[in-house]
Amino acid sequence: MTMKKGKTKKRNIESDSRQQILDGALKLFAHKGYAAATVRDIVDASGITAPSLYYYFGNKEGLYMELMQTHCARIDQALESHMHTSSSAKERLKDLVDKIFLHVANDRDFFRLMFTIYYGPSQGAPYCDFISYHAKFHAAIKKIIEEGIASGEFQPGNSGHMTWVIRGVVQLAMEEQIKEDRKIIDRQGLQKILDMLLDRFERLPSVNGKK
Amino acid sequence: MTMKKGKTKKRNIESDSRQQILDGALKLFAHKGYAAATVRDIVDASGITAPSLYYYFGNKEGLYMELMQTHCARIDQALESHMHTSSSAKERLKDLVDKIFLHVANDRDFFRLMFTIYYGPSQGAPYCDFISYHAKFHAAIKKIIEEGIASGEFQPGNSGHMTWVIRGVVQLAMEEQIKEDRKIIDRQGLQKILDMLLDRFERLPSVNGKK
DNA sequence: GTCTATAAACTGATAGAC
DNA sequence: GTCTATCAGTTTATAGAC
Repeated sequence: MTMKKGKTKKRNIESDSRQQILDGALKLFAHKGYAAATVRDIVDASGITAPSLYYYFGNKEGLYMELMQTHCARIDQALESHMHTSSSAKERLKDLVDKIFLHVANDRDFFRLMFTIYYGPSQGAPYCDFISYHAKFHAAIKKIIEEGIASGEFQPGNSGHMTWVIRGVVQLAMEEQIKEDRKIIDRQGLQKILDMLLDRFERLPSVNGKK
Repeated sequence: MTMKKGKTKKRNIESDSRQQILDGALKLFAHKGYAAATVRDIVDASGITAPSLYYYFGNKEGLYMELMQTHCARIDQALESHMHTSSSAKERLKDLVDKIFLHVANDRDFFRLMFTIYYGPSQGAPYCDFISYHAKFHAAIKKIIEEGIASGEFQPGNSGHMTWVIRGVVQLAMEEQIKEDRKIIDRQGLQKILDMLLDRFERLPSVNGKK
């Protein structure tokens, strides 16, 4: 309250206590779960004490909500700013998927947390709406597929079903990426699988294909 | 200890307290998470008191582990006892997937819990090895695909990639099935998507296909 | 086996000094 | 802003009567 954004006195440079709490909390929420990650855990991991956490975020829920809002905004950004090139539907699909996958790989802890709360138990965490992001991603894929069908690039067919197939592959790749132990499938692997799959969707297979 | 399996005296028939605890616990673990579902929650939902829970299961972890072991054994059973018919690879794949999907749909709470602990935070729950089930399912799919390629039913190609695609669709269908709100994709829907997908894998498309 | 009563540890949260 | 000290409520778990 007294000073606004001057240099910190004692803390080692550039690392706001605030940010340290956010970092430690995300890691712990993602690996132990919202309920199992206690404020004690968080403040110990962040190298500060409980009152600082409550000073910045009000309570545990406030801390959680701020984490969600920050990272959700980044998803929005990534989903908005895709596709400027006017290449083939196949390339646009691969580009979109790659962008999202990279995003997940670079923010694994958040997506781990998001996925488990979206698909699983609430863990006592305050409600946070994730449906729109899944819907946006689904819609973006479907749109490209329908454009590909309209242009003759893809065989005619049920675009909804095709969308589910694409989303399925991506979902599985994301979830394997999110797991802490072994990442069975990586960025290139996912692209190769998409190549194979989209080749099967193309109009005249194995004529100009490179396979 | 005194009597072994005689009729219960006071409890309403056929509902062992033990089983009621298991039922209530699974529901709560699946919807609130292991850590957030307290012993109090469980005993309240089961209509018994805490000491009975500890009498039967030792502690919260023991209760959880027994739940896991029981339901995991059922997965084993389902995975072992598939495929007796010697029909086409496509039909065998659809049959396997249908069997598993039905299994998930009939034991939603358990799979909800299993999936989120496998892919997400531990929630403070004792470790339970789920990898083998995922591996078995993956291997079973891959085996059928390779047989289909060998017999000429499927186009030659990377069986590993094809397996990932199948698993992706199934994974997404399962997870949507597990969510409590809207089940977007059902049993028939999954089968239709598999039809579309496997048609694309077949050797000569659109000749004898039923579209 | 099932209960009442209660212990012992933990959890989210705050008061108040600096 | 950050700390020490601490509280009130909760959570896991048990002792002991019936």
